[in-house]
Amino acid sequence: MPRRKADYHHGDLRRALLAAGLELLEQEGVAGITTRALARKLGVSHAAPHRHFPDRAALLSELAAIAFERFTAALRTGMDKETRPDRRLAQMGRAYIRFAIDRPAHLRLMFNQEFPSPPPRLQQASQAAYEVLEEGVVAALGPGAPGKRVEAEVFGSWALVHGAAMLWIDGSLRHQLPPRGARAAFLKLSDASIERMIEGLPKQR
Amino acid sequence: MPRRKADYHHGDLRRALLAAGLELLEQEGVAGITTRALARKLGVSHAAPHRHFPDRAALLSELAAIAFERFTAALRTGMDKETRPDRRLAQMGRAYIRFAIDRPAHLRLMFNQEFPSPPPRLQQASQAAYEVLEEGVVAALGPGAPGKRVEAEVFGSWALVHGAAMLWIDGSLRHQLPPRGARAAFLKLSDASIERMIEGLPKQR
DNA sequence: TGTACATCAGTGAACGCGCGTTCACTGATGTAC
DNA sequence: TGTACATCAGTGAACGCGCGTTCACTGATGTAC
Repeated sequence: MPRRKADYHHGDLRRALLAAGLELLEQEGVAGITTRALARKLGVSHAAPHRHFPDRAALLSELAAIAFERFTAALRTGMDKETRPDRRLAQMGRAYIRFAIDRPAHLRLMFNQEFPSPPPRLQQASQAAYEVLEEGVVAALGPGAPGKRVEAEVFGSWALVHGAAMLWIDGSLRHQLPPRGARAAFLKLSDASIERMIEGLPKQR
Repeated sequence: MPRRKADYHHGDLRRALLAAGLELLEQEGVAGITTRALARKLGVSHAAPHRHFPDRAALLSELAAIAFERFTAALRTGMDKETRPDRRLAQMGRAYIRFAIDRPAHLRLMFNQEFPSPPPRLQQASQAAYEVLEEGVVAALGPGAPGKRVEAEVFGSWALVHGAAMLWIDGSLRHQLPPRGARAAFLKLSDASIERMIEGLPKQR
């Protein structure tokens, strides 16, 4: 039987750290993720995490990569509810918004963090998310669309859903939405904006 | 002559703290604004700031309020370059983007910060910014527009410019823009998106 | 005009906090013979 | 199969860091008489 590192002491501390980190992320925010807090949460000495991550930044960027991977998966799952390219793009936008509502701190970690030189996995994960978005717009525009047009539409749709998501996460809409049913009102507004955006695309049959 | 508190020792430490805070904000980011750092910057003991602000949160929220006031002024200045309501709205959007480029940390402090119970000045300042945006959209839509329509258009245009601004600030466009002239390319894309948004509004003469 | 007093902005020492990181160590597990 | 050894995940004490905050104080300024 091949030797499995996972079987040494804790079992699989590295994996446990990442899982606990993603939980703690949504509970306490990015700043709440400290190597010591994670060690406490897992009942392990506070120096133990350093066996698996050289420093806190390495841990955070690994978490960000996983967050991006979850995000990309959510976008794909959303898209796959439909078959027509323009409807697929709309569903991707809806999935973007819903991910932001469900996992706000994930989005914050992904976008709002400074990673001076992101490790390959993070760079790849964020690039993959972008490519899903881009492919969705390209498909909705159809094969004839010129590159400049594609670029502009990718930018515009990304900015729209990202802005809506961020305004929600940051609570900036707090005073503009009804206190009861804020979430529902927000979803309605977002969905309507997405539909308007889709309508603005050139028709292609 | 009326007694002026400003003339005691430092001169006007409260005002100086706010001014230094806004400078430090753009140099070091929100996390860099500590009472001790500000005291060092002003050549004053590290306990001195507490004479003017009960705690760090009070200082930060005051800075956020000033940031919002600058932001509102920038939006107004942008708008006032034009007279036609739809052009005024476009200029406001452009001003939003340019403010984000010029003072990214201001925007981060304004939107990205948690103020559990914002003091009146901050609440008023952020509300004022929103009202400028809302008025701009209302004017561009014309007097006949129903409330629901107005609400949807305010949301959509805010989300669009805010999203573009945030993507830029967070560096998320780094890999999608040319390394040379990224700023110019970003402005071009933003401006085009704003024009598309304006074109989507119902015509009114 | 001069003096005694009150005010209060700024001082500097001190406290406790949680953090990241290092280090020699321990002991459980896997491996070689 | 059994024993000696190597590996290395996790330990726990320790270090230094900057931070916010408190406190009795000092001394410059303004005010009252």
